[in-house]
Amino acid sequence: MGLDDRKLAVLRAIVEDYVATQEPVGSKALVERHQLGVSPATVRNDMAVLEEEGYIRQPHTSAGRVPTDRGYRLFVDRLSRVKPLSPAERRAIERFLVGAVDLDDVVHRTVRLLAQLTRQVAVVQYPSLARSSVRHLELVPISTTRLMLVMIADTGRVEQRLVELPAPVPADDVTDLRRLVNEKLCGTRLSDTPPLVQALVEEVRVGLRPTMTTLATVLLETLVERHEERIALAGTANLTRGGLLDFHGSLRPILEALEEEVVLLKLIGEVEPSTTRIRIGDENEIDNLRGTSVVSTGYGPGATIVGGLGVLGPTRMDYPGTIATVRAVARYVGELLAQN
Amino acid sequence: MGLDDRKLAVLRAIVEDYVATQEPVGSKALVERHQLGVSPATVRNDMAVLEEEGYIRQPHTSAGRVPTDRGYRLFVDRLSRVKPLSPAERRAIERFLVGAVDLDDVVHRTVRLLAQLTRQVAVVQYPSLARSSVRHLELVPISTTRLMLVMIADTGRVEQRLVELPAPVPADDVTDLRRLVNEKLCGTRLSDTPPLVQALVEEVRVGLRPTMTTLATVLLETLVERHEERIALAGTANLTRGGLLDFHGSLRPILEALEEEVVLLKLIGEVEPSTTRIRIGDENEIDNLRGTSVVSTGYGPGATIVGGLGVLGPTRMDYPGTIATVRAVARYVGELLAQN
DNA sequence: GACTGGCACTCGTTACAGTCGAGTGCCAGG
DNA sequence: CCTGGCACTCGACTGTAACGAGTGCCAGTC
Repeated sequence: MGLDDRKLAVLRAIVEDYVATQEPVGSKALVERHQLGVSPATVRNDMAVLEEEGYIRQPHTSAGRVPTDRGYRLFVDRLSRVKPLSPAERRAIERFLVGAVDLDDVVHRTVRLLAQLTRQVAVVQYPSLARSSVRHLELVPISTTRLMLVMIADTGRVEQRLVELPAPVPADDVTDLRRLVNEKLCGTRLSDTPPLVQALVEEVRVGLRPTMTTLATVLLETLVERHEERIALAGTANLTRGGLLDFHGSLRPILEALEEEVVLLKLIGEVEPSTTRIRIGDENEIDNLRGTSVVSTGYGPGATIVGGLGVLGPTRMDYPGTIATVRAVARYVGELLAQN
Repeated sequence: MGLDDRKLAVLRAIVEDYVATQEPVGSKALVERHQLGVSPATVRNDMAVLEEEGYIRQPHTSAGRVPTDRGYRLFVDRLSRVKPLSPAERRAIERFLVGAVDLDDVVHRTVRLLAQLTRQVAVVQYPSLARSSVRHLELVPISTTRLMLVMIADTGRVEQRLVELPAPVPADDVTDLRRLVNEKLCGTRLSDTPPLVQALVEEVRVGLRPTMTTLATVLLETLVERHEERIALAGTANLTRGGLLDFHGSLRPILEALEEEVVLLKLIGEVEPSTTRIRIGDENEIDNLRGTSVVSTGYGPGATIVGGLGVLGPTRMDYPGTIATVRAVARYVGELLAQN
């Protein structure tokens, strides 16, 4: 049951070699490449134990060992230090993110950067509306019965929505409405707005009630219910590295999963403060993605978190390096947001 | 040189069978499945001619024939009628597109619909800014030295951009600026704005010149230079149908190409009025995409075209069906836009 | 002159047998 | 508790043979 230090060292060596070579690793090769100070036979005994405990397995009888999901988990939790970033990576991050011109730009640059550095699939969530506050609401008359509602959040996100009014509304009334909604909603967290929006209808003179009601409906829909969350994705081509050896042959289910926003959100959206979440293989809740690992974390200005980002790759991935990169990118993005 | 009717019929039969079965088609199988009224031997002679002319080829000596890019081209140009849509498809299109709530929504629904109907990779360009007119410009003060510039185009597109001002600007001046830019720019085609924007600087009193200059720069950048064009993509999972038999083995180059906005734009952005453009295999200008075929067309309200959409798939695709679907979807989207 | 049936030939696919070697488990001895 | 040695397993690779789909060509027929 107890794994002594050497057995752990053996497991670490197996993980490292397997990640590097992508081939099952045997006892002989192990002692050659690592200074374990014991013979292959001893290593074999340790391996037998590790296998019994479920940390490694043999693809077939006469092959070397391969880490299991459980093995990776142990490796990540107890056997690896987070690698410091190389200066080159550090520079790449800085270079990539300066000159971003608006939120869209920041998100796009970030997701590409992440994909490039980790050589895996990268996912970045736009700052969550639920975690943002209203900075400004704008009502732009398009015609007498149509308004464009534009909402600007403190995180830089801008959402817009066309509103079909039940009756023509004169320009002055639009001005009034604009002042009212801004007065009541500016500065409030979006997650707190629903009751306030409901209340707005009462605040308005009777003639404007129907208009305000439609407006309120759209506000609620836009801000709370509908495509509330947005996601950017990059690096799907990286799935084809390792020539389909990872992902046992078919990219299909993975590509399918990556097309579902809901799935992506689930992957990186559920963030707790300052943790890096690592899901390995079967630990993933999404069936299509068992067989992959996901490293995700939250980002935001200062200590608050406004969204998540992360990468997805084969379970056989360089965890220490990936974790370091994901964290570093999240930190930089946070700083960038803080500047606005 | 001259291909008589029967040889054309043979070519058509080969294309149809190959598209359906994905296997090289032999002379015997051909006469069995199609009423050609001649014997396999005769068909073989015709095949020999077709091969000599470069319309079909043999993967290896003892295999059946497979159409070449040139063969598909002839098939598309002269041997196929555009299939009428099935009622089910027609219904699917209608059902999918009603209830779209804003432009983002329309584009996303469209791209998914196209991917689903054609079972291929779908690409939809947002209405091109260059082909849109300014409907409204909004300047929203964020702080004394920061404005949010929001542009609403007549096609429904909304672009925003943060503007860092060189000096604090009082609210009244913002109002003036807003009135001025709207007065001068509303209704103009975006492609015609650059000189007008330049001229704006002169229109303003000296104290506001620096502010107006920055604003003008940002306007030009946002409206003309930068991410002017946007693209939506869906259905990449469909690349894995046919188990990598299409795309001779590697999805890599294709996925890479699909991540480049520039490439996608090139694919579907170059639209002439009411043509459906079909690029087969080597006809593609993008190296990574030789080996695929692209069917694209323009869409827009009425007869004008504001953007392109299309699908990408294996050269071995159902051209008549795909063409019909792409056209139908483009038409529906155009109608939808016309309603706004 | 165009079509057809027949036939020899090609060549990829499949099946099978045999060899090789990496890697293991186990055991006896230090 | 570790080690060297040894028998064993089993996938990967190689070579051979049989199979069969499909062809090209030719002589014969309408």
